[in-house]
Order: sequence, then structure tokens, then C-alpha cells
Amino acid sequence: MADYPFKDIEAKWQRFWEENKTFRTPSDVDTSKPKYYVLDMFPYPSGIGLHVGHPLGYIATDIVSRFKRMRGFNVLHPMGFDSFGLPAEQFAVEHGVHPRITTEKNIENMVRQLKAIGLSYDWDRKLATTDVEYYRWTQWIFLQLYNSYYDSEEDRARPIYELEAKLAAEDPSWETKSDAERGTMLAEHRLAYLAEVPVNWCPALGTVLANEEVTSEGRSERGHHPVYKRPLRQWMLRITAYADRLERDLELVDWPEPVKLMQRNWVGRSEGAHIDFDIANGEHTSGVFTTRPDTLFGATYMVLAPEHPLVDRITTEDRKEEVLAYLREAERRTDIDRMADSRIKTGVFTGAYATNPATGKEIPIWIADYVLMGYGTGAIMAVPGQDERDWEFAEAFDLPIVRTVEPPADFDGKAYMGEGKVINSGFLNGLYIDEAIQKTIAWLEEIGCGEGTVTYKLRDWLFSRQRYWGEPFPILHGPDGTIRAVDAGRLPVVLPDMDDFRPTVTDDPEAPPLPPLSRAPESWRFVDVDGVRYERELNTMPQWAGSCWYYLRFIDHTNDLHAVDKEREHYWMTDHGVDLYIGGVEHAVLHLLYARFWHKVLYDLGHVSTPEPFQKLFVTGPEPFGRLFNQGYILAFAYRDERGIAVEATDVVDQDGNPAMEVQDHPGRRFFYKGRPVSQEYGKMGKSLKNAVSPDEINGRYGCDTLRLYEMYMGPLEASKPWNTRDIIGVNRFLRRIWRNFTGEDSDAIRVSDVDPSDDLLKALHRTIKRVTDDFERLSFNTAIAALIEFTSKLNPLESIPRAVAEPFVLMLAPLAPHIAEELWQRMGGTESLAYESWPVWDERYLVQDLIKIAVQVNGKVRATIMIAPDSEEADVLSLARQDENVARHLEGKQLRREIYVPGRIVNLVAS
RNA sequence: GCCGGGAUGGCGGAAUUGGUAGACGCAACGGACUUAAAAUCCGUUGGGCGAAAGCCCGUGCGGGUUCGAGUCCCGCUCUCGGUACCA
Repeated sequence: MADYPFKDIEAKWQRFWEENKTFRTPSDVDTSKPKYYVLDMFPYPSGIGLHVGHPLGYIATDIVSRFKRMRGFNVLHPMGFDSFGLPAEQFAVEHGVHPRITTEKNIENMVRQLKAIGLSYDWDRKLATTDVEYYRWTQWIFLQLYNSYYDSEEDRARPIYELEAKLAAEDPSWETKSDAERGTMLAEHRLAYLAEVPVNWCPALGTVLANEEVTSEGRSERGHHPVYKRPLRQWMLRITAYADRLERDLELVDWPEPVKLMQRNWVGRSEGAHIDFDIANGEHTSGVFTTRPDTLFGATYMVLAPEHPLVDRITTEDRKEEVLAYLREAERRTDIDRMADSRIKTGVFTGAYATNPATGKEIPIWIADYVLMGYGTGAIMAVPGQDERDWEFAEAFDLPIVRTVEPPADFDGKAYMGEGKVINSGFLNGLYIDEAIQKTIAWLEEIGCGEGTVTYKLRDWLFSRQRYWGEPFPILHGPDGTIRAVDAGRLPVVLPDMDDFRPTVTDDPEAPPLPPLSRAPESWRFVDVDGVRYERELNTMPQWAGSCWYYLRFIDHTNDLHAVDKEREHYWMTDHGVDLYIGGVEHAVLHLLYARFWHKVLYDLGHVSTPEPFQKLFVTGPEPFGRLFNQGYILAFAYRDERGIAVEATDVVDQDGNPAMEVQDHPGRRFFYKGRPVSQEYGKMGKSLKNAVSPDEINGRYGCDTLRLYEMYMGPLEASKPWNTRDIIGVNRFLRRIWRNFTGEDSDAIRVSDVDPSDDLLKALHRTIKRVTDDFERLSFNTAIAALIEFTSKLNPLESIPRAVAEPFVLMLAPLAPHIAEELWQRMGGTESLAYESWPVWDERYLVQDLIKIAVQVNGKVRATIMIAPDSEEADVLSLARQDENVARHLEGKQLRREIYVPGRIVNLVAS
């Protein structure tokens, strides 16, 4: 018998789709039809190619795209590449080839691999962040940020010239200021600004990194190199202005709760009070932030962060030497050191005193690195009685401790953070904490010594990198230190071609950063504008920049007048933004937070979704992604030798010589690699564990329809689950069975006939349509496939398949296994692709059953099942239930207390 | 430490609102076809007792709510993520 010729079929249909541009979404779609925008998270074009874990999400979005097309939606389903940035550049550096070349090659290879699994992208819209025509608009968005400020009264971004006009009108001294002074004033409000900030400097990568790119061990996420804190003048984006909205607007989106929570934690909103402390009898003041103003009476000392500006000014002569020594030590300590002895408190006394406004007492001011300059005001009031860290510090340095909350009688700990009544606190005594907080804030505001306030953990976004492979900033530096933005009309600022693009790397944490662009030809570096010679900004943007807005460019990828056309943007982004966005949780915080931030800025400035004059018609929301779905990881067994080094999993065998891949989940196996014993473990599939399986390999052996089905059949999309090559045979058998059922012995024929299907078969069909449709809607592909497999078993015994059943079946199969479905469709007489055929609809009439089986329980235990008509009267059902032999036996000699009948579901007879 | 997810047969998993736990697939075992193997088809398969009818136990552990709990509540264990002196 001829076997299922998957190679021919898959090659044929992939060629067909490509030649006919089957999945092209025209620029001018019929906008009377509903739209559906399905997006995958932007991949970076890796040099080593895909393994079977990568396409998991792509297959899922592809199924949804194909399903939605058949349901009459205009579907936008594009793919592109996040090709700037560290990984692409490191790959190029390691291979000694220009990143432009490696990037192009890697993209080409990745596109080939994606096409080979039959993904229905509109490849005409393919883009890469490294395309000049793309990053031109990334630079344009940067200018939007640079040229706007956050109006906290209107709670939105506005053009900077409006602030300029406002200052000119309101500030009488504006007239008298120089251009440079005005520039400085405006810079303090721009959403993109230069600032000298303590940054994460990674000498081994030759660049600074965002906090987010530094691991909790104080190393670079890429390459795991040590990172040092250093003050450097850098570009920053004022994301903190949006902290509140980034948190609040999470309510608008349908995202997994844990992802929302991670974003909330990252923004880190906390309510409390700002309290001013007089220092040295009113010579200075320092504000502190606290979430527990109620404990003010227990503030027995104050602590400043080592970088705090007041440190210099308040330290007394006799303490200077010791303080300086501590500051130097703190500066030298990397985050790694701080991790190592994280719980041991260090600090030094400044010799200065502050006045506790509640008690009027003098309290000593200390410096300690457990207080961070980047949070709150960089200074705290220390309340050891109610704070563990302060308690530890107070114990270490023998500072006074006053409890201001009465701990329970059996409390034997140190600092007490729980509920209780306030003590030792004057006018607050006897109150509960919540009341005391309110009363303290009211009192502070009354005496003008503080106020209720909100603080966020979120910091401004460090936006420059000393790297070659990124978007150049559209910024010019004048000889007098002034900054000038490149005119939007003069974009793009093209990244100059350079033979030597390597970063200047060093082991010396003190070495100054030298961006590769400082070696660019003078013709690029210097620009004359209005007779002034400017030097270009030499830093480049981080990788996040390009991925912040690509979903907008896909909508209108060839527009050379705008980043995206308003009408098109309006159509595709209306209501929910991107309708479905699938990707890994690793992007739950950073990418999504950054993209939301940019989107909100563009929204405020009116570049996305013009607000309509009528509230009700105000359709497009300020959030880019409506529904987010996190896919799980693909896991696989991995093997290590005695030295703990991972070995190629494919070459491992068990004690009987069976390949490990076949028997790895069997008990009692010992494994060997080249005759030497290895240990088994289990982890994320990838290069480092040497347990990657290539999709090319599976495609060659079983075909990509099988690969697609297997990846979806493994389990729920969001769960992490083990890859088991052995299990693939199951879905492959399913496809082969379909092939045989439809073609019979002669694989050129088709066994579809025009006979009427039996009632039984129709009922099974309609039940399957309902199951598959519902399962697709909730992205439950594993159960949809199970439903189709069950249905296929009904076709096995048939001489021929009635057309009325064959057609809907093939259509349901199409999103999952499109190649075989297209082939069968054509053989059944289809003249073109089935991609836009209507999705089958179930008929409720076929779902009602004459008789249903329900369980009969006695005291909650199933004792029988009975067949009843679904609309039977309760009394009839109960009587039928009682008559059952086994039920009667269990009721014998007992008193029937209660009879429960849940219609169509269950009977429970309670007896004792 | 804190926050979040998860735990169901030998394995992957199903059970959508509290209603017959284990759908579907893999593996295993038995059988059919075959000279043989592959492929295919049929059957069995949570554990225990029983000749059978049937009975007992069973969704990480211990309690609880309910006529009824994998599902809800309380207390744990393990595991995977996130985060880490955030005042």
C-alpha cells in the first residue's frame, strides 16, 4: 500500500502558498469585516538555528490565524526579527564577520526553517529592526520622546514647546536666561534626557547595562560578566512619569494574572509619607520616605545612602576620615560583594544629628549601604522597633530601640511588623496602625513637616549603550555642550559601515567607556548645521528600542511618510490592540513594560488612535496588547558525564544499547555515552544542555504536519512539558490513518462519495465540530486534536466517506495540519486553497441525544448507571434509579433520607 | 525571606460551572495478518480482593465544608518561576 507521501504534499503546498501569496494581507482590506491581529513575540535571529522548542508559540498563532481566516476575519499575522543588539553583535564578534552579514544570514536561515513548518505569515511584511527604513522610525519615536515632557496635571505627555511657552509666560526670569540655561531647564522635563547616573558598567562587554539586564548576582545577563556601579553620563527615558498609568492600566488587559502581578511588583507602587527632618538645628533638611509614618516616635536614628548629596555637607570634621573610608569602600564593592554578605550591616556615623519632629529629640545620622540612593529620597528614618533591617543595624551599632506597636504577649522576636496598638507615641497611643498612619500624615501636613505620598520602585530607563550594533541616536552635540536633535526630515541617521565594530573591552573597571562609533569616519561623526560644527552622539540605543513598537510597523510596513498610517492603525488596533500576543514569560516584565510605555507616549501625542470627540466612540485604548498568552518551555532529558559536562543526548544509550531517546522515561535504566556512564537530568531544551532537537530532523522523518500536531498535542500551550521524540508516532499514525481512509489502497484516488451519512456519523461529526471550535477559541489544541482522533475512529470501518462528513472534517484539520488538508481538499474537488473556506458550523439538533447515561450514587458512591431520556421527570428518574438491582441492594435495610437529582447529570440517594 | 504557578496511572496529559477520575496518545502485554519482520488491525492495561456478580482503596500530605471534592476552605511538603536590604 502506498504510504502517506508527506514530502511531496508539503513541498507542493508550501510552494503553492508562496507562489499565490495565499496569506498576504492586502494593505487595503475590506474594513467592513472584523479584524484579528495575531502576533508572536519578536525573535532575534539566532546563529544556531531553531530547535523544536522555539516554534511552539508560532504553531499556536498559526493555528489561530488559519482558524480566524476561516471564520471570516481579516487576519494580520506577520513575522519579523529583532536583529540589533547584543546577541547578534556577540555572534558577529565571535565569528569575526560584520554583524550586517551574520544578521542577514541568520534571518535567511530562520525564515527557511519557519517556512518549512508551513506557517501562514504574510511574508511580504517581514521586517527587521536593522532595516534602515525601520530604524528610521525608531529614531523618529526617540525624537518624540526627546521633544515631549510629562504634564502631571493633565497626566499625559505633551510637546516640549508647550512647556517652553508655559515657562515663558509664567516665569519672569525666563526672558533673562541664556539658551544653555533654558536648555538645562527643559532637559529636566524631557522624556528623553542625558544624566549623570550611577550605572551598571560591564567592562567585559564594553557597555553599560540596564538594571534589568543585570542578574541578581550582579552579573550581565548576556555572558555572565561582572558588572560595576559607576557614575556615567547617559541617555535616560523618563518611564517613571508613567509609573502610575503603567500600573493602573493593567486593569484594561486580558493577561495572565501572574504576568500582571510581575509588572505591578516591578513598578512597585507604595503608599506612605514624605517627612522632613531638620539637620544640625535647621541648617539642612533631609526628606525621608516611609510607609510607616505611624512609627515616627520610634525613629531613633537616620540613615543616608553613601551617594547621598548631604553626606559631604553634614559630616563633622572629626568623622571625615572614617566617613571617606567608608564611601570609598562602598564604591568599590560590586553588587557581587554585596550579595555575598548581604545580611551583615555596615555603616558609619557622620557626627551630625537630625531632629525627630515628633519627639523633638536629636537623633544621630549614619551612612550605610543598606539604604539605596535610587529609591525614595535615598535617606530613611530608622525605626528598629518595627523594621528588621533597622533592628539589625541598631543592634550592630548599639543604637536605641523604641517599640511603638505593642506586640502580642507571646511575641519573642525582634522587630515587630504585625498589627497592634500604638504605644510610646504621644498623641497616637492606643490607635490601630491604620488610624495612626492617617493621623500622623494629617499632623505632618498641618505643621508643614511632611505629607502623604506615593513612591515607586521603578527607575528611569537607561537607554544608551557603548555598542556598535544598535540604532544611532538622532542627536548632535555642539561645541559649547548644547544638544540639538536631528530634524525629523533628516532621518534616518544611518549607522556607518565600519570594519572594526568591536567594543573596547577590558578587565579594568576604571577604564573609560569608548563607544565603537568614536572610531567612525569624521565624515559621519561631524555635521554642520547653520554654520556650527556638531558631533554626533556616539552611543547607540539598546536592543529593547526596536522591539518596542514593531507591532505598529507591521500594520503599515512600507509607509515612508509616517511610522504607521492613522487609519490603518485605527482599524487593526481598535478595541483590544493586538488581539492575541503569544510568547514566553521571560518577556513578562521588560519588553512588555517598555512597549507599553512607548505606546502610551505615542498615544498621548496623538500618533496612535486619534481620540474621537465622543467618549463612546473613543474606541482605541492606551494599551497595545489586548490578550497575552504565555507559552511554556519545552523540556527534555539531558545527560552529563562524570565531570558534570553535558553530552549530546542523541548519542546516549542505556545498558542494553537502546537509544536513550526511546527508553529515557523507563524505570531502572543506566545510561552511557561512548561507553562511559552518564547521569540523567531534566531541563529546558537548548544548547547548554546539549539536548536540542532540530525541527529539520523531525520534518525529514515525519513531515511538518506531524511536527505541528505533536507540539500541540503534548499538552496545554502554557505548560512546560517534556519533549519525547518517541511519542511523535502517535499523531503520525493519526495522519497516516486519515490518508488511508481518504485514499484507500491507491493513493491517487479519493474515497469520498455522495452517499448520505448515517445519523450516528452526523451526530459524531457535529459533536466534534462543537468540541474543536470551542477548544480552538480557548487555545486548547491538545483536546481539539483528541476530538479529531476520536472522530477518525468512526471513519475507519467505512467503505467510503460521505462528502457531507469528509469536507467539514478536512476543514477542521486544516489549521492544525494544513498541508495534508489542502491535498485532500483538492482531491475532493477543491479548485483553490481551503484557507478561506468557511469554518464548519454545528447544528444543535444533532447534539441532542435520545438517551443519556447517568450515574446513580448511594451515599455518594456510584452503584449503577441508568439510561434515561434527557427530559425525563425527576420522579421517573428516581424511581428508575431505585429499581436498579445493585442500588436496591445498597439501600436494603436502610432509611432513605434524601434523594438528589441533578437533571441530566447524576442521582444521589442518601440513606442510613 | 517574600510573591506567584504546579503536583492526577509506567509516561505526556483529560475532566470548561463542585456531579461516573484517568478522555486521547505513548509505552507495555495478549491476539490477528505475514515464511519472517516492519506496517496495519483487534483486545487488555490505576492498585488490591474475588471464579463471577461485585467490593475496598486511589488525584502530593493532614484536616474541614458538602448529599457529593482532582475542583472550594484551613494547615503543611516538594517542585518550577519571579524578586531580593525598595524603608
